[in-house]
Amino acid sequence: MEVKDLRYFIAVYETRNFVQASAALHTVQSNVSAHIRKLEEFFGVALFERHRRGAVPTDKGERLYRYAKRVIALVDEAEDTMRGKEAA
Amino acid sequence: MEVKDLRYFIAVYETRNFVQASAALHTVQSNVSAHIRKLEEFFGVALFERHRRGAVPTDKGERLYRYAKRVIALVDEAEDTMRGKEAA
DNA sequence: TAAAAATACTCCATAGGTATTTTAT
DNA sequence: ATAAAATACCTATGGAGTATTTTTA
Repeated sequence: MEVKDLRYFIAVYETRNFVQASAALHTVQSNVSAHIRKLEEFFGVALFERHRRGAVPTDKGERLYRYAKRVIALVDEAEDTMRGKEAA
Repeated sequence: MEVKDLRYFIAVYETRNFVQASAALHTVQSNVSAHIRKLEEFFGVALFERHRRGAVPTDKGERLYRYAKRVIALVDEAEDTMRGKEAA
Protein backbone atom coordinates (compact mmCIF):
# COMPACT_ATOMS: atom_id res chain seq x y z
CA MET A 1 0.00 0.00 0.00
CA GLU A 2 1.56 3.26 -1.11
CA VAL A 3 0.73 6.90 -0.49
CA LYS A 4 -0.20 7.48 -4.13
CA ASP A 5 -2.68 4.59 -4.05
CA LEU A 6 -4.40 6.20 -1.08
CA ARG A 7 -4.65 9.54 -2.85
CA TYR A 8 -6.37 7.80 -5.78
CA PHE A 9 -8.64 5.90 -3.42
CA ILE A 10 -9.69 9.04 -1.55
CA ALA A 11 -10.56 10.82 -4.78
CA VAL A 12 -12.84 7.98 -5.85
CA TYR A 13 -14.40 7.71 -2.42
CA GLU A 14 -15.18 11.40 -2.27
CA THR A 15 -16.49 11.75 -5.83
CA ARG A 16 -18.18 8.34 -6.04
CA ASN A 17 -17.05 8.32 -9.66
CA PHE A 18 -13.87 7.13 -11.41
CA VAL A 19 -14.06 9.74 -14.17
CA GLN A 20 -14.49 12.66 -11.80
CA ALA A 21 -11.73 11.26 -9.62
CA SER A 22 -9.39 11.07 -12.59
CA ALA A 23 -10.03 14.74 -13.37
CA ALA A 24 -9.33 15.73 -9.78
CA LEU A 25 -6.11 13.73 -9.90
CA HIS A 26 -5.04 15.15 -13.27
CA THR A 27 -4.91 11.75 -14.85
CA VAL A 28 -7.19 9.44 -16.82
CA GLN A 29 -9.92 7.01 -15.81
CA SER A 30 -7.96 3.89 -16.73
CA ASN A 31 -5.22 4.75 -14.27
CA VAL A 32 -7.72 5.27 -11.50
CA SER A 33 -9.22 1.89 -12.32
CA ALA A 34 -5.78 0.29 -12.19
CA HIS A 35 -4.90 1.83 -8.83
CA ILE A 36 -8.18 0.80 -7.23
CA ARG A 37 -7.78 -2.70 -8.63
CA LYS A 38 -4.23 -2.81 -7.24
CA LEU A 39 -5.52 -1.95 -3.76
CA GLU A 40 -8.38 -4.42 -4.02
CA GLU A 41 -5.99 -7.18 -5.03
CA PHE A 42 -3.54 -6.21 -2.30
CA PHE A 43 -6.22 -6.54 0.38
CA GLY A 44 -8.16 -9.29 -1.35
CA VAL A 45 -11.43 -7.42 -0.92
CA ALA A 46 -13.69 -5.14 -2.96
CA LEU A 47 -13.48 -1.47 -1.97
CA PHE A 48 -16.34 -0.23 -4.16
CA GLU A 49 -19.48 -1.65 -5.71
CA ARG A 50 -19.72 -0.51 -9.30
CA HIS A 51 -23.17 0.76 -10.23
CA ARG A 52 -24.76 2.53 -13.15
CA ARG A 53 -24.53 5.91 -11.45
CA GLY A 54 -21.15 5.52 -9.84
CA ALA A 55 -19.05 3.76 -7.24
CA VAL A 56 -20.42 2.96 -3.79
CA PRO A 57 -17.92 2.12 -1.04
CA THR A 58 -18.18 -1.31 0.60
CA ASP A 59 -17.75 -1.71 4.34
CA LYS A 60 -14.08 -2.39 3.76
CA GLY A 61 -13.94 0.73 1.62
CA GLU A 62 -15.41 2.75 4.45
CA ARG A 63 -12.85 1.29 6.82
CA LEU A 64 -9.94 2.05 4.52
CA TYR A 65 -11.14 5.62 4.00
CA ARG A 66 -10.86 6.42 7.70
CA TYR A 67 -7.26 5.22 7.72
CA ALA A 68 -6.44 6.79 4.37
CA LYS A 69 -7.43 10.26 5.55
CA ARG A 70 -5.27 9.92 8.65
CA VAL A 71 -2.27 8.63 6.70
CA ILE A 72 -2.47 11.38 4.09
CA ALA A 73 -2.91 14.08 6.72
CA LEU A 74 0.19 12.84 8.51
CA VAL A 75 2.23 12.54 5.31
CA ASP A 76 1.24 16.04 4.23
CA GLU A 77 2.13 17.42 7.64
CA ALA A 78 5.51 15.67 7.51
CA GLU A 79 6.24 17.07 4.06
CA ASP A 80 5.27 20.60 5.11
CA THR A 81 7.42 20.37 8.21
CA MET A 82 10.40 18.99 6.31
CA ARG A 83 10.11 21.90 3.93
CA GLY A 84 10.68 24.20 6.87
CA LYS A 85 7.21 25.56 7.54
CA GLU A 86 8.13 25.66 11.23
CA ALA A 87 10.70 24.38 13.72
CA ALA A 88 9.04 21.02 14.53
CA MET B 1 7.24 10.68 -0.46
CA GLU B 2 6.14 7.07 -0.55
CA VAL B 3 5.74 4.40 2.12
CA LYS B 4 8.57 2.33 0.70
CA ASP B 5 10.96 5.29 0.85
CA LEU B 6 10.18 5.67 4.55
CA ARG B 7 10.86 1.99 5.21
CA TYR B 8 14.29 2.38 3.58
CA PHE B 9 14.92 5.56 5.53
CA ILE B 10 14.02 3.97 8.86
CA ALA B 11 16.35 1.04 8.23
CA VAL B 12 19.28 3.36 7.58
CA TYR B 13 18.42 5.53 10.55
CA GLU B 14 18.26 2.58 12.91
CA THR B 15 21.37 0.79 11.67
CA ARG B 16 23.43 3.94 10.92
CA ASN B 17 24.77 1.98 7.96
CA PHE B 18 23.63 1.59 4.34
CA VAL B 19 24.99 -1.95 3.98
CA GLN B 20 23.32 -3.25 7.14
CA ALA B 21 20.11 -1.48 6.13
CA SER B 22 20.18 -3.18 2.73
CA ALA B 23 20.47 -6.57 4.40
CA ALA B 24 17.53 -5.83 6.69
CA LEU B 25 15.50 -4.74 3.66
CA HIS B 26 16.50 -7.78 1.57
CA THR B 27 17.98 -5.65 -1.13
CA VAL B 28 21.38 -4.22 -2.06
CA GLN B 29 23.31 -1.16 -0.92
CA SER B 30 22.99 0.72 -4.19
CA ASN B 31 19.21 0.68 -3.95
CA VAL B 32 19.32 2.02 -0.42
CA SER B 33 21.59 4.79 -1.62
CA ALA B 34 19.17 5.61 -4.44
CA HIS B 35 16.14 5.74 -2.12
CA ILE B 36 17.87 8.00 0.38
CA ARG B 37 19.06 10.25 -2.42
CA LYS B 38 15.50 10.35 -3.78
CA LEU B 39 14.18 11.53 -0.40
CA GLU B 40 16.98 14.06 0.00
CA GLU B 41 16.27 15.49 -3.44
CA PHE B 42 12.54 15.54 -2.76
CA PHE B 43 13.01 17.60 0.39
CA GLY B 44 16.06 19.47 -0.81
CA VAL B 45 17.98 18.67 2.36
CA ALA B 46 20.56 16.15 3.57
CA LEU B 47 19.13 13.45 5.85
CA PHE B 48 22.43 11.85 6.82
CA GLU B 49 26.07 12.88 7.10
CA ARG B 50 28.24 10.18 5.56
CA HIS B 51 31.24 9.28 7.67
CA ARG B 52 33.91 6.62 7.66
CA ARG B 53 32.08 4.51 10.21
CA GLY B 54 28.55 5.01 8.98
CA ALA B 55 25.67 7.41 8.48
CA VAL B 56 24.77 10.02 11.08
CA PRO B 57 21.32 11.63 10.87
CA THR B 58 21.14 15.39 10.39
CA ASP B 59 18.59 17.49 12.28
CA LYS B 60 16.24 17.11 9.32
CA GLY B 61 16.88 13.38 9.41
CA GLU B 62 15.88 13.29 13.07
CA ARG B 63 12.75 15.23 12.28
CA LEU B 64 11.79 12.93 9.42
CA TYR B 65 12.37 9.85 11.55
CA ARG B 66 9.75 10.90 14.09
CA TYR B 67 7.17 11.29 11.32
CA ALA B 68 8.31 8.18 9.49
CA LYS B 69 7.72 5.97 12.51
CA ARG B 70 4.22 7.36 12.96
CA VAL B 71 3.33 6.97 9.29
CA ILE B 72 4.58 3.38 9.11
CA ALA B 73 2.82 2.44 12.35
CA LEU B 74 -0.44 3.81 10.97
CA VAL B 75 0.01 2.14 7.59
CA ASP B 76 0.78 -1.20 9.21
CA GLU B 77 -2.24 -0.88 11.47
CA ALA B 78 -4.44 -0.07 8.49
CA GLU B 79 -3.16 -3.07 6.57
CA ASP B 80 -3.70 -5.39 9.51
CA THR B 81 -7.20 -4.09 10.03
CA MET B 82 -8.08 -4.39 6.36
CA ARG B 83 -6.93 -7.98 6.47
CA GLY B 84 -9.57 -8.62 9.08
CA LYS B 85 -7.55 -8.80 12.28
CA GLU B 86 -10.53 -7.24 14.04
CA ALA B 87 -13.76 -5.33 13.48
CA ALA B 88 -12.40 -1.87 12.62
C1' DT C 1 -29.24 2.68 -25.23
C1' DA C 2 -25.68 5.52 -22.55
C1' DA C 3 -22.78 6.49 -18.62
C1' DA C 4 -19.34 4.25 -16.04
C1' DA C 5 -15.76 1.06 -15.44
C1' DA C 6 -12.61 -2.54 -17.31
C1' DT C 7 -9.36 -4.09 -20.63
C1' DA C 8 -5.71 -4.09 -24.14
C1' DC C 9 -2.10 -1.82 -25.71
C1' DT C 10 2.19 1.40 -26.14
C1' DC C 11 5.60 4.21 -24.08
C1' DC C 12 8.51 5.76 -20.57
C1' DA C 13 10.16 6.22 -15.78
C1' DT C 14 11.91 4.05 -12.12
C1' DA C 15 13.10 0.17 -8.97
C1' DG C 16 16.06 -3.75 -8.45
C1' DG C 17 20.50 -5.99 -9.26
C1' DT C 18 25.71 -6.38 -10.65
C1' DA C 19 29.98 -4.35 -10.91
C1' DT C 20 32.99 -0.70 -10.23
C1' DT C 21 34.65 3.75 -8.53
C1' DT C 22 35.02 7.33 -5.15
C1' DT C 23 35.31 8.95 -0.45
C1' DA C 24 36.95 9.36 4.21
C1' DT C 25 39.84 7.78 7.53
C1' DA D 1 44.70 0.18 2.73
C1' DT D 2 39.88 -0.47 3.80
C1' DA D 3 35.11 0.01 4.99
C1' DA D 4 31.26 2.69 3.40
C1' DA D 5 28.73 5.08 0.05
C1' DA D 6 28.15 6.72 -4.76
C1' DT D 7 27.95 5.92 -9.56
C1' DA D 8 27.35 3.53 -13.98
C1' DC D 9 25.26 0.34 -16.12
C1' DC D 10 21.42 -3.24 -17.47
C1' DT D 11 16.93 -5.37 -17.02
C1' DA D 12 12.28 -5.81 -15.55
C1' DT D 13 8.32 -3.95 -13.58
C1' DG D 14 4.82 -0.77 -13.28
C1' DG D 15 2.58 3.84 -14.04
C1' DA D 16 0.71 7.13 -17.47
C1' DG D 17 -1.84 7.78 -21.51
C1' DT D 18 -4.85 6.31 -25.83
C1' DA D 19 -8.33 3.66 -27.66
C1' DT D 20 -11.71 0.27 -27.28
C1' DT D 21 -14.80 -3.06 -25.09
C1' DT D 22 -17.74 -4.57 -21.43
C1' DT D 23 -20.96 -3.78 -17.83
C1' DT D 24 -25.13 -2.18 -15.62
C1' DA D 25 -29.13 0.12 -15.07
